Amino acid sequence: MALEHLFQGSALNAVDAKGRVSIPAFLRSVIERRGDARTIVLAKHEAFPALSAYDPGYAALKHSKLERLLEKEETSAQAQLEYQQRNLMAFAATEEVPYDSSGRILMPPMMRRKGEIADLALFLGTGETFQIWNPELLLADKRIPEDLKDIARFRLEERRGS
Amino acid sequence: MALEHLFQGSALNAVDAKGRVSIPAFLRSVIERRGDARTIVLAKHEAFPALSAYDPGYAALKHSKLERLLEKEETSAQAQLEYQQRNLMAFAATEEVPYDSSGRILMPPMMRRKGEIADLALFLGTGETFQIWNPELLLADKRIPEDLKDIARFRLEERRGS
DNA sequence: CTGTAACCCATAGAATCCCATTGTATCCCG
DNA sequence: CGGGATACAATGGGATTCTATGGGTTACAG
Repeated sequence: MALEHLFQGSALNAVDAKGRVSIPAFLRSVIERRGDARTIVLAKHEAFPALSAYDPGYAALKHSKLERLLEKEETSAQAQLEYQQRNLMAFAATEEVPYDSSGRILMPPMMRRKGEIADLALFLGTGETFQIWNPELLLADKRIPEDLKDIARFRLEERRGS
Repeated sequence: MALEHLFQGSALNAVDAKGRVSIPAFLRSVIERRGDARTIVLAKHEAFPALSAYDPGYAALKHSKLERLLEKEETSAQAQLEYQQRNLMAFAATEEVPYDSSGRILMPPMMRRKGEIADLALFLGTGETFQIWNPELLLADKRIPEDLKDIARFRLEERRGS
């Protein structure tokens, strides 16, 4: 898999009283260059206390990969079960949300809880996908490189300053 | 097989006194984008104590998938038998039900029994199809990943809370 | 008749759209 | 190169639409 357009950059946006968040324009432009959807898929990140996000086309790609894997394997009961489990996680545990003409999504309450997102959302491009963090949790995570935390701190100051 | 529109997300809806259930709008939109039917096909899930559901067009696809699976195996008596069994489940043991203008189906009594659906129906998108669970049975099933159970618990709380 | 299914209507709450504001980045032209 | 004009991004608030759900009424079959 070699995607042409990659997510990169960072931004810190507010979650308003209705639960709306603007998806940074530079991430939206990648989504719209990858396909013509104005939609993002949200999932709990597998390792971090954050959300993972991508365009719907990427989800389909992931899915067809799983399918091929299954057809290749022997169809043992064990393989079947693992397939079912992965499929459930990949689709039931994710939500697809459209963004409106002003580039905002309504953060689904479940995802907001899973990602522990409060009133600020830190967007981090990571190539094929991007992440959405509660900035405080990122700063508190020992696994995060200091240089990245500096970026988070900068975004926080930047916002306070204005 | 590469379906364009995939079922994803989760929702917990009530089964009312008449046996009616709303199919979540985000699942209906996939059905209607795949074809122009306002109908779903219900079947007992092959592995879980739940129902499997999809649009009528998908049934044909499922059939060819089974065929291919059979051709791949040597046609041992065992494989033949499994094929016959699955084919019966896939076609004889299904019901096609239309949903009305408000997006509700009347859950057929047999399916309700087969899926052990009580007064709450948990909808789980799984890509090509979606599943309908009694949430309590999902929580009790050892094969279901804990992260997915969290989602079921969240949906239950969400409903109680409001 | 009588129970059941299809249809119609009503409603509360949530999601979505629309418009307005503000700050910032970009452009353009002298 | 400077500085004003312009376009766009992020955000707030109100109005509108949609969703899920309950209840009633009619159509129909056994």
